Parts: sequence; C-alpha cells; structure tokens
Amino acid sequence: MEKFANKSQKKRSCVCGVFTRAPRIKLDTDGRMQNEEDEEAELEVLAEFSHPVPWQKIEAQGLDLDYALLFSKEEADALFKQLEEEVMYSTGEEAKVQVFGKLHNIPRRQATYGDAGLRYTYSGRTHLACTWTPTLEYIRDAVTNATGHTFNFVLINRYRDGEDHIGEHRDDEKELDPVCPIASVSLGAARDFVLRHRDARGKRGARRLEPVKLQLAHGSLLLMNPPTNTFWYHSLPVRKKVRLPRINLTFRRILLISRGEEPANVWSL
DNA sequence: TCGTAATCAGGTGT
DNA sequence: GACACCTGATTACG
Repeated sequence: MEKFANKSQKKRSCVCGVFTRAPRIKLDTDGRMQNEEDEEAELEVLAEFSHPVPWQKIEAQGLDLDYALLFSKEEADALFKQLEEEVMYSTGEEAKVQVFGKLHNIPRRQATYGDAGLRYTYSGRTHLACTWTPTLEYIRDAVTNATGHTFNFVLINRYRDGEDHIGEHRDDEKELDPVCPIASVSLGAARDFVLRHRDARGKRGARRLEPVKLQLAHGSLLLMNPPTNTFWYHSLPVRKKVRLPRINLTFRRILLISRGEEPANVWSL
C-alpha cells in the first residue's frame, strides 16, 4: 500500500499572483507560448511555474501514476477560496445519475469548465463546458508547466465532507485523448484514493492484485498516465471522520472533431 | 447477447 | 457501536 503524507514542499516564489491577475501564458498544442504582447510579464509567470516539481512515481501492472505537491499550503488555501467563490455547480437533473434503472442524486457536486463549446459525456449525460475562470486557467497553466501536457477541459468534483464520495469507475470515455494523461488536482481535505485492477474486482476476481491506496493531499497533483485507465478502476471512498470539504479538478484533453467525422458526444463550436 | 454502469443498501469483519 | 470493505441489485444502453 502506498501512502503519502502532506510533506514539506518547496515554496514557490510568487504566491500572490493568483489573487491579482489572470494567468498570462497561453500555450498552443505543442506547449509553446502564443501571445507575446506582455513578454516581460509572461517570463515572470513562466519563472513562477518553472520550479522543478518533486515527482513520485507509482507503478504496478498497467498502472502508471505520478504524484507531486504542486502548490504550497498558502497558495492551495487561496486557490480553494477562489474556487469556492467562482465555480458554479450543476443542479437539478444535471446533478442526478441513473444506475440500475434508478435515479440517484450524486453524492457530491459537479461542474464542467473548458474551451468554448466543448461538451463531455459521462454517466449517460452530456455536459456543456462553462468558460474557464481566471483561477481555473491559473491552475490549468500550472499543471501544464509541471507536466508538459495541455488540457482543454476540467471536471470539478466538490466533496462536502467524508460522506460525499465517488464509486469505482474508469475515465475511459472515447472522446478523451488516449495519449494524454488525466491530471487530478486536490484542494481542501486530504482524502483516500483507491485504485483497483479490473481483473481483481468482484467476488471471483481473476487475479490477486492488491489495491493501490493513496492519500491525496491539499495542493497535490496526481497524473494518471496511459494505460492506467484501461486496466485500473479508481474511487474516493466514504471517510466519516473527514469533516471538511475537498475540491478535485481533473484536467483532460478532449479530442476535437476533424471535418467529416461526427462522434456522438463531443464537438467544438 | 453480453458487459458495463461516476448508484445505494445491506452484510460481515475488525 | 463505528467504521471500512465487499457484494448484490436486476435495468438501460451501447
């Protein structure tokens, strides 16, 4: 079993940036900067993001994860507070899910943000992405600079306390770019995160593979690299002792449609 | 036809 | 008793 505590972390140079301005770095699909109108400011932000992140590698059969503390406590606190003010969560029918023919209120709150016009389908429901907020852009760019990957969509889950949870599932939607990892940023209460191999699930699990358990700390980043989501289910189980909220942001790259193709679930306007 | 399901509820072990 | 963990449900859909 893997377990990580909220260890000491290298402090970033400019915690205040998140309060005062939107991120200025815009990256194209190759991760290069596009807008050079405020070059000096961009260099400043790039320097802010360029501190090496101390990654920890977690591997098993078909499992490939990278874990790091991306934000200092102070910055993570500020980001959490900003998101509490900015993010608009789904309500009504959008906050329900049908499983085994029964309609349930999902045991958490969800929101979807991303590039204009992006839609994403999961649990049988299609969600239209809201436009990026400044804080989400800041976090997205920090993740991009730490990982070298660009993202056009983020699914936000807010867990009010340890009663809120998410069951075992895979993020294996067809519209996800298969070569791009899913980047999961955690803010707020630390929660256990459990991964289980698809062949080790159920009463008659075909293989004896121990589940992998992590604790996702405030300000942490977990990268789920391919082919992890093909073979491993993940969940955030109930933890009744947890009293505080947690916000989780999973950054994804959704494939855009090329001319003439018409996947049912995703399109860009 | 078959596998899967971002769920809950209930049983069991610690 | 509280909690963690596991299993079954039995329907809709691709």
